[in-house]
Amino acid sequence: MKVLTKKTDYAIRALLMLGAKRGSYVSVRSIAVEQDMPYQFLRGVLQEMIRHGLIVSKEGVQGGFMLAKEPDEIGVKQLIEIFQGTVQVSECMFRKQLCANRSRCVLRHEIMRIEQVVSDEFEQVTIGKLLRKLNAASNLMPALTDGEKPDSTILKEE
Amino acid sequence: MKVLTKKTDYAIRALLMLGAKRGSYVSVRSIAVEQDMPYQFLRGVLQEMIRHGLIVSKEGVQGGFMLAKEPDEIGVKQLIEIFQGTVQVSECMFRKQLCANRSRCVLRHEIMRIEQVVSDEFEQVTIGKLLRKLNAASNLMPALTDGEKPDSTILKEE
DNA sequence: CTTAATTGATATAAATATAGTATCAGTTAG
DNA sequence: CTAACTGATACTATATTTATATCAATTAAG
Ligand code: FES
Ligand code: FES
Repeated sequence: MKVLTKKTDYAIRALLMLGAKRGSYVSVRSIAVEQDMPYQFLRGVLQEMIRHGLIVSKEGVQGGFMLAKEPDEIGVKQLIEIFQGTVQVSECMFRKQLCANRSRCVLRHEIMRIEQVVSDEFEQVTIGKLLRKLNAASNLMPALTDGEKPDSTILKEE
Repeated sequence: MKVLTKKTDYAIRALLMLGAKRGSYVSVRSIAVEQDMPYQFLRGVLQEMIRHGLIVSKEGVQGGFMLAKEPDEIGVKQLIEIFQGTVQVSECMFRKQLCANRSRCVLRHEIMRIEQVVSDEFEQVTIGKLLRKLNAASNLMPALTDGEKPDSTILKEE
């Protein structure tokens, strides 16, 4: 069971890079290269985030993307919703005769409770939070802060 | 974002029926008809549960399936794992240069924490628990307890 | 004022996962 | 013997995810 799809995964990572380089425009190409993500695919992801007002862009040479909100205002929950749709544990499980009285259905109740827990959990995780954790351990994540490229041997290149 | 697939959904509902009729063998056909699930597909789901020791079967006329464990011992988490694979929020997000030191990676840490929360949440929900809730509200779920068949017109037969 | 580096927009294809169907052989109660 | 069952497995269809490809518009820099 995979909770985050590539789009969400890429979105988070791209946002972390934008967060690490706040104030300047960062090109898709540079993100794609540094994080080893497919260029065109990533572009689509970023454009989607523009539509949702998470980032802004500037066209042309020296153009790129920049955060449009505070990192703490961007939660993973929102990203999941953008790229994977609303968190829903299941549709109505007993959609036939059993669901005559949906609003009081106990199964539905249990399901919605879990949905809430999962949802809350993801909401707490913001780009800001992740950035702070990264900074606190920046020695482990060099590529987000400078251009160093250690250990490129594990890589499968595209 | 859909957390439960059809297989898991069907599995839960089938187990609830087996739980409601404990002690006797219940045929796939009767479950499929009563719950409006595709017959052959459901068979596959039940066979998978046999392989995992959740239920037992008896062949031939009057055959069918029966729970092999206490309802409280069957958690939705296990069902998810059987039909959708282990709960994993994401693979290693930064599989390139950033992950030189995986064991201490803060992102990975955060990810695994959420995995645990989600996982725990589903583990708590057992077939037994759901059954008790159903019994407490059995008036809302007639088909699980008796043979009533209201509203059979919506059915698409195979 | 041309060029190369960029984003905007959109169409399409490839890969994978999910959902559903079909069939044949073996078992068993009646 | 037969009809109601499961065991096993191969197959098809649909949906979703992932990735690529193009062309137009914008802009900094020489
Ligand atoms: S699961 Fe549909 S109302 Fe109960
Ligand atoms: S996400 Fe891979 S080790 Fe950090």
